[in-house]
Amino acid sequence: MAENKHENILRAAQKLFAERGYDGTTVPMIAEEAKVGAGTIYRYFENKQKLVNELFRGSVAQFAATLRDGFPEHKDFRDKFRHVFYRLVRYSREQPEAFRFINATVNAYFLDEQSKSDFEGFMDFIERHLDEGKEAGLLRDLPAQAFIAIVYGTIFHLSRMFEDGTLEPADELLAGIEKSCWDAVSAV
Amino acid sequence: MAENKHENILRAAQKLFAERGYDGTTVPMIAEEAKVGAGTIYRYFENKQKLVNELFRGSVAQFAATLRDGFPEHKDFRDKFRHVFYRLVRYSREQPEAFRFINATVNAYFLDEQSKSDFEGFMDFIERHLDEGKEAGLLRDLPAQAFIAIVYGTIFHLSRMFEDGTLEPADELLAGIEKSCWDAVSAV
Amino acid sequence: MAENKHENILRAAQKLFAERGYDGTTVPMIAEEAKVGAGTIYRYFENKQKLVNELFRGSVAQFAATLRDGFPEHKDFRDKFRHVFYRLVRYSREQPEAFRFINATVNAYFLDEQSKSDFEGFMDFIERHLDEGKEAGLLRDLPAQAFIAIVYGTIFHLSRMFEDGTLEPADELLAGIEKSCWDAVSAV
Amino acid sequence: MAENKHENILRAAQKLFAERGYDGTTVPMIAEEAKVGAGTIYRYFENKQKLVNELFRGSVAQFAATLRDGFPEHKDFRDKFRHVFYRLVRYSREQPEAFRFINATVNAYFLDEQSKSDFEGFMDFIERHLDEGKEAGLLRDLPAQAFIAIVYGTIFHLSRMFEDGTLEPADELLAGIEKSCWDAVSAV
DNA sequence: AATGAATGAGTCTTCATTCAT
DNA sequence: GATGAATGAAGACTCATTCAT
Repeated sequence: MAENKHENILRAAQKLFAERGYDGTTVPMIAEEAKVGAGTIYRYFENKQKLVNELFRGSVAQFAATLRDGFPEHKDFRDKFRHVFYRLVRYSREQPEAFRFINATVNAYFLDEQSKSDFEGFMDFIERHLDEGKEAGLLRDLPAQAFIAIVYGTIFHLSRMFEDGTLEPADELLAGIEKSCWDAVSAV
Repeated sequence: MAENKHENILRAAQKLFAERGYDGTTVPMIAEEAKVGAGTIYRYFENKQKLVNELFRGSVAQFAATLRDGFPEHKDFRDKFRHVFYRLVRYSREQPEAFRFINATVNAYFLDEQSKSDFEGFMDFIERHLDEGKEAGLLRDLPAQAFIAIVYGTIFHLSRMFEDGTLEPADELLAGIEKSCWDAVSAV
Repeated sequence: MAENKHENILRAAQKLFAERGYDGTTVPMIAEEAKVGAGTIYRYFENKQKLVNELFRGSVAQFAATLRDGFPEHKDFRDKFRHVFYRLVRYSREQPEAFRFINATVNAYFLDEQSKSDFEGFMDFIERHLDEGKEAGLLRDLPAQAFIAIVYGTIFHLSRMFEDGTLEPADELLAGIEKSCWDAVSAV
Repeated sequence: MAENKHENILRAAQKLFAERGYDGTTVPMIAEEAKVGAGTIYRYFENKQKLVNELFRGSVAQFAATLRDGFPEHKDFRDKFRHVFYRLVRYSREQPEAFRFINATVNAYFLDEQSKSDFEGFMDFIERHLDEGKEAGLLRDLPAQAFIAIVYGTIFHLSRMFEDGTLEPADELLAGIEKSCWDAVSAV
């Protein structure tokens, strides 16, 4: 049983941070969830804050990879938009705890500079993609940030609903919402 | 200066909870921010959890009142939508800490049943309003929850950007986003 | 009962540090000895290291005061020597824990700069006094440090013996040892 | 390199105990200093306390051997005194860590009975030697313990000064101090 | 009513010791 | 024999809560 304790600890922490927040989660809670001794956590992470930052950066990197993977670089903008939308949704559904954790943690006081700049880099990717569409005259005359608010904000809220069962994810529903988002941002 | 300590404590707690979260905020921090003794807080609130719940319900009630106030009951649906959109935005801008606090707290493990059901009641108000529009055939064939995700999610993200200065709130911008949201939900 | 907790904590800490050393003494031990809650210690001292340093400086100051008090400024050197000798002995006997604590702590890794320089200042007082005797040709041609080793070293060891009962302090004995020390340092 | 790990561990422990004290030194610190795995220490010593006691007894034995070695059994008392004095100084200078460790540990709470009695036996050797001089009428009318305080105390303090550079050891200086000590104890 | 000193349960973190490799 | 990863008991320190003033 080649257990990867480092990984187990991160997973356990992610779950608990998503559920209870950073300060509401104790190290022994993480240890129990990860099925390791409390002291073991300190073999892998200098302290709780380093742990949460490493977890954050890892989650953001994974998130970014999900978006970039299979990006239709040479298709038209409509396809790119659809790709990003569905990948965001996919990540929020496949890694609901990671997604929730990232969003709850973005502005947290315990994030270090590295973590903050990693996340900004990720957001820049989305922003650049939207700017491209704007330059092509396909999007409305609004700042890229506004598009992010619409698309990312929508998906963020959607994922909450999927998680607590308020809404059932279904292909048709997602297609409808994707269409809504596109209509919200595309030039008339 | 007949200060209202009860009110001061709630305001101080809201500010700190919005900044650092519930568990990251200590009772002495709240006391200092409210300029009262730590013991005084326990004259007004049974304990920290009762305090956060009372604060949550008060914030939600105020939020709901903001939406209901001046609601154009007898105008057409487009006006009602516009009213809700702008009131949401207004609340998020006038009470950014309350708005941030509510959103960060909605699914928190320390909320009691009363608080959860109060918030649901509030969401129901928005949902009923949207259902009305759906029945009138003005909205797309999507569940009301999807519309909430789009409108509320967008505004939530927007308010984050306004708060951290990523985006400047301007009438024109808000009008554009309101239009986007309407286009996202209205039947084609 | 106007308890002085600050004082009680220092006294308790001194006793335990003298018996078990700094690292061998736990904060709860100090709390129990001082009959206060463990948390109370942190109302009075920032942390354990600040506590030990404050205690050290206080002990050194008291020690220095004992020496300086009644110093026969205008008598001859032999009287001054006798005064210092007896005051060193008196302090070591009246405050055996303080004396032992000071000597065990002088070179400790946890002493801060302030504490170190305070102790040096104290030693300088003794050194200056000895230099005076040397200049007057009353002492042998040895560095003042050597005299300190002889006098202070002797008294330090003596106090250990008084403490553990190996030797009974008696006026006659002390007079004999004082004579020995004088003979050890005085010019022939 | 058939290293003697047992020896290496003791040496490492001695160095660290001398610098930081028993409780301020961790087993992993010793392991690192001794260049062995932490677990290896437990192959050679039952636990940390057994280790420190074994080290103490070894150091005392070595110290005693240094004194006894070359003892001028058949010379006169003055020569014997000189021998003991110089051997004490030599040991303190050649094994400063051992010397410091012994002196810091003599009254420690973690010493077991065996260690305490070993040390007493060592002190008895010095005491007997002094008693002999007393019976011969060469020493003052003071208890042997007082002589020990003077001689041992002086050398102990001296070694501290040599270690921290306050005083430079030089043959002339040592000769002067030996003379001082002899004058302090010898009958007038 | 208001305070803040006092408390001890509960945090994060360390470290003596064990044990699988 | 040797190692160092793993552990959990224990240490330093914090904080929600109480209570004498």
